[in-house]
Amino acid sequence: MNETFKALADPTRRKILELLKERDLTAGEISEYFNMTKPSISNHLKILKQADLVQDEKRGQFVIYSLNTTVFQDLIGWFFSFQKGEN
Amino acid sequence: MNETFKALADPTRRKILELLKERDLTAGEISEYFNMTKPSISNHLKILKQADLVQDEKRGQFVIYSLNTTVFQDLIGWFFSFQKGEN
DNA sequence: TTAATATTTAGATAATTATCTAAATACTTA
DNA sequence: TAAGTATTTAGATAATTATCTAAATATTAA
Repeated sequence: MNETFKALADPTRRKILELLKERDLTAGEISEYFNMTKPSISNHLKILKQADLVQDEKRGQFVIYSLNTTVFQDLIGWFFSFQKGEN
Repeated sequence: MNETFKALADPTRRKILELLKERDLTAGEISEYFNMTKPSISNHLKILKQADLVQDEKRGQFVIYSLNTTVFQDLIGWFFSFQKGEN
């Protein structure tokens, strides 16, 4: 869970997640949305992947990134417990 | 929102939130749960407060901290949009 | 008013993180 | 196989962050 929260702490990474909400994208397509080098974006993608927030699939010379929605479940649960006072 | 996610990125701060889920606590009581100096905890509390995740109220020489649940609503909404594909 | 207690502020430092450039890897196509 | 394209890895650096100690502030009680 710590890795997940750390991954979410960066605005670039949250923006990437929001882009992937719309549709799957290649690493190169993602980098076009930012004023940042491809290696930097690649590093952000790596962090998101290690946090299980995204998945990747190699197709030819491209790597296609997509959301891994299962972890969002857990996060919703975590936040929900503060709302309702569960454990 | 950035301040909020940054605040949540630290495990000590998340532990503080979980303690406050049980009951309101003074700064001193909170610090007893950690192997860390009071100034360090005080700094974490300040960050949580700036992120609107907690509130504080001075009572005599004590400062009582409590959860500010309204921001958790927003967070749940943010995460929910990934689950359901809303905007 | 002095002493004790609770908390925060200030300033320093070590660790972590975001970013860059240069180079490496992997795949495709000519 | 050579050249071109997509992506990642490596290594360096500047900025941010978590933590500490020492000191300041605020409140209570003697």
